Amino acid sequence: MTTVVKTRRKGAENSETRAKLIQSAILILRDEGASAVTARRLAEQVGLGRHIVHYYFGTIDEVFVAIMREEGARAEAALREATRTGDAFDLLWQSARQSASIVLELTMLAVRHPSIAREYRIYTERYRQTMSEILASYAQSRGISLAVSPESAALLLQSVAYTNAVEQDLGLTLGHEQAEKMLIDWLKSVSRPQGQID
Amino acid sequence: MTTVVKTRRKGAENSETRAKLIQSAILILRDEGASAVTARRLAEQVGLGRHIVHYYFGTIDEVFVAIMREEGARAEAALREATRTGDAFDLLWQSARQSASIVLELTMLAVRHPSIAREYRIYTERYRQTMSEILASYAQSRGISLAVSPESAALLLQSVAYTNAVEQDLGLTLGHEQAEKMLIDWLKSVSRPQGQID
DNA sequence: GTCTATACTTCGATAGAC
DNA sequence: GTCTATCGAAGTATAGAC
Repeated sequence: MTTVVKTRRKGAENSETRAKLIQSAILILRDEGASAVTARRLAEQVGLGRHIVHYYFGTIDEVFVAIMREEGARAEAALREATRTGDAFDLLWQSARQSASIVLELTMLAVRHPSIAREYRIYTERYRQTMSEILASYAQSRGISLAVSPESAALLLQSVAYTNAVEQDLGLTLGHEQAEKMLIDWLKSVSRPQGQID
Repeated sequence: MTTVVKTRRKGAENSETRAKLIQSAILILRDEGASAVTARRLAEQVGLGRHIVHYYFGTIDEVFVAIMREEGARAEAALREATRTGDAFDLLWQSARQSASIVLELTMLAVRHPSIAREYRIYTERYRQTMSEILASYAQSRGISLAVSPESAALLLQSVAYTNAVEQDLGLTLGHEQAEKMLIDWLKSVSRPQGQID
């Protein structure tokens, strides 16, 4: 049994072409879904032959891993920036809704592809930690205590925001409006008896 | 411009082979995802050539529509049956968790394929209505009022159950346990001040 | 270091034979 | 009801040009 060591070359991480491919992939993933992210489509966007994708990424799975690194860093930075200016709950809700399409596509990919799942875990845990910090700081600055831990609040907010976003895209609204309002009111409500000294 | 009317034949709705193809498709969808539901795989399960799938369904999208009709009816019946024997919240939560994989696959398909979205809306609204009836009846029989409308409670329960199921499959647990417990406690908690006459 | 050319396989869909 | 034949498009892999 001969173990053949592959010597296939691979494009540099800082290549201009590689960066363009990733940006194209993000837009196609968001607008048309994971199945539309093909070597042909990506190469077409940068005006090269379709084999260029395999040169830079080897496999399509690696394209998705690259998307997660890129989008994860971008979304995280945007979140920290945005929450300096307004209500944390509203901003986190809006942020989750806006990224619903791309996150859900990546989630379903992660379920089936171990190499994508590995990166997905890193991204998701970091993002939820960031949300938690923001929520904890929000509660503290207002002298209230959240109905649940910041981590659980982040999870609940994300779950419902994603579902609402997708269902509304599909034309479904049953229970949405009240669920959003009441969930957020519950999470941010002062759980201590009124009149307590602070 | 000549509008050609297609006269392609199509297998009977009550065909034995057709039923087998649908059952195989459901298992493959659940275990390997939508991208594994191919004409080859399905035909292989019933021991025929791959073109048999196009004979019965025309397109692969129609296979997914058939899956939704089949699974929708089955899940609905199972739900009504199960909730006669135990705690409604627990059963709805478990039910949602068990069908998370297949429902999320169908959801992402619906987002991109209008013909699948049409069937998805019917199935989702009916299922949520059923959940709502069960929750409303649960609350009434215990003399409590839910924290939100039955429809919103059903939506919240489903959203969080799906997210927890998928994330746990991926090895993520941050915030899960408490989110589940506190959400359900909140939803089923008596929201009226204690001591109120009823 | 960057990109092109060629070849193989699978998939969806259609037309028409048996 | 099932088959053969055929098509275009996509993904993967390898050899080699510049």
